[in-house]
Amino acid sequence: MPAKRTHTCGDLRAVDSGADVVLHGWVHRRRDHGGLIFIDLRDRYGLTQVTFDPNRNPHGHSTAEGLRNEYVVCVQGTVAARPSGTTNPNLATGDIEVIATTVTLLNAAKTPPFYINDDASVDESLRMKFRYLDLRRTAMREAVVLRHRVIKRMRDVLDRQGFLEIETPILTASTPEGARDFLVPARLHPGEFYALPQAPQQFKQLLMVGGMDRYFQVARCFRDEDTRSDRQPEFTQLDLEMAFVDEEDVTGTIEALLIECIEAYSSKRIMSKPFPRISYADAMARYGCDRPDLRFGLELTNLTALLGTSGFSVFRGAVEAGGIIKGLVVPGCAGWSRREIDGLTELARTFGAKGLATAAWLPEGIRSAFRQHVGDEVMGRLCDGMGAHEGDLILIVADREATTNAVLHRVRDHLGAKLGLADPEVLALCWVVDFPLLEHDEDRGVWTFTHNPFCAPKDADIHMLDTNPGAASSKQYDIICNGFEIGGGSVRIHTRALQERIFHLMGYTPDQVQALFGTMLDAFEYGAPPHGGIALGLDRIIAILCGASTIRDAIAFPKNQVARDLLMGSPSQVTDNQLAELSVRVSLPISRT
RNA sequence: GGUCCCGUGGUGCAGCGGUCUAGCAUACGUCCCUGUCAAGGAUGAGAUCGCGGGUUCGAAUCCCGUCGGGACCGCCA
Repeated sequence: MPAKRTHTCGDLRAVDSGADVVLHGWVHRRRDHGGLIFIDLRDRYGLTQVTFDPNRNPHGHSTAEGLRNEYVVCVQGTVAARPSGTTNPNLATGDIEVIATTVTLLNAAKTPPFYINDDASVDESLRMKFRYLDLRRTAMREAVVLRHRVIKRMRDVLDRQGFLEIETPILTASTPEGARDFLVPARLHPGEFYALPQAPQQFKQLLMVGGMDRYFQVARCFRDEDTRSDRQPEFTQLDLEMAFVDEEDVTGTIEALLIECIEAYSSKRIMSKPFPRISYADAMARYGCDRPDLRFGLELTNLTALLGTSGFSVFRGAVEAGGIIKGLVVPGCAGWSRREIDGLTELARTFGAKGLATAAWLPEGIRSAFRQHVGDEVMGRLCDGMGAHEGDLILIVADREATTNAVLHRVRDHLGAKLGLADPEVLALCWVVDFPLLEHDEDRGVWTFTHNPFCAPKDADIHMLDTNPGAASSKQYDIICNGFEIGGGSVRIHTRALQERIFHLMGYTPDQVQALFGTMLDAFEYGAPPHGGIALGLDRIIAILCGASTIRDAIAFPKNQVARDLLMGSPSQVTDNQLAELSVRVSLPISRT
């Protein structure tokens, strides 16, 4: 048995000089001078230089000659201050080294398939396949540690405030609407299935009815939809619900929680505290989306009135078809090449625009394809109205309202990154509020919820449910950080009558409502307290805090873009016996020829 | 379901119709070297360019298909 570890590789300092220590770890790097050999020994706490001198310790030196990267060793030795001039200020332990007296090889290692002692980029599928090696690298280790610390702090903060952490089932019932469910066949009940929870929504509301008036959970959620760089089939939420509260109680709790966690564990600067509150309508008007990146301006201007009756058929046609015209000013970019403009136009097309109208304010005047159609007088008012100056580039989209907003939103985000306006060291957190409660589903001819069906309408708007449901606002709030939705919640409906009215608007029959939501509606009849809550996307929050471009870098064992786990090889086929036990028969789609 | 990008020694890149008998860096092997910390020096091995088909006198390079990976649209209460 090798000696017990006395210190980690991040512990030792000059004051420890003279101490006999035992370190365990991986060989991070070996520098062999023929005589002296230096080993940087690594564990998750840091690096410590171990020195092997052939004159003082011939046996240890010869062992060290055989060491290679990623070998696992136990080193016994004496801490010594490094000779002057040989300290390493880049290393926390750089003032000392361990003079080895005994080194024991605990395990050899094959040459790794990619660099572990280097931050160079590596093909992600290779990292996934060897995730246990990737986790040894600095970026993943720091993300995993940060994730632990943030979640730990969240638990502590909530515990201090009287919240109870309560687990809810992973095997539960399929719920309609929302995302596609992951299903689990129920062996004991052939032909029936559990569903994995998309969120613990109904459970947490039932906990409120059950008197657990402050609940939270670090909850795994499952949604069987296509992945994105910020979406995984399974992901983690900080799920939370409170009784006897209004919107301010929930948002205030979360705001304090986030500020504490960010300021404790991130060097990034929060742009403004308290977090600004922006109405949904305002966000759509100024940024074209309900999750604006507030780190930079480039705000949108509505040009429908100015250009809608102009002589330019593209503008007039869009407005006559019920659409809108909006634009934004790109400061100092009038000189952009045709190629750069084409790139933007291509981007706009990706999001459904037919084109992008541009006007470049050059020293010799305004160069624009539509200038002659709208006239110089309108052109002047356009520049004034948008606050443009000489040297600026104006971008305009005329289309259906949804398309115009979507396109300009993406163009704006693209420009924010391209022009370096989106400071990666800044966290622009904000709340988006005053969402519409319902939106009309054109295909099915019914109203559908914008957030979830349990979200309460604003008290003042309840009377509109019968007359003009689309105008009613809800008690929903989303929290946005740098253009990412990192959480959302609402004050809920807590009476059967109001909840039934909402379901009725959504086109459910009373029988359907009872079958799908009967449990919760019944519960509401037994003294349900007013309540509200929120869920934070922890993976996204961690990814933002560690500067990762995908949440996969914030998850120890993520799935790839087609929802495969390249490490464990899931999903995978199962045996006929397993299927038979579950009363499941596989019927593969007919493959294309 | 769709669009786009990528696929060259272990890793990261270059090459984009003949000069490629495929280049560079690093890793790896061997040797030298007592204060390095991305140690240094010498030397060696290692890829028929994801796969299949086509165009061409000639393909890593062009085209089509396919597989794998990624970004996005749809989807994601």
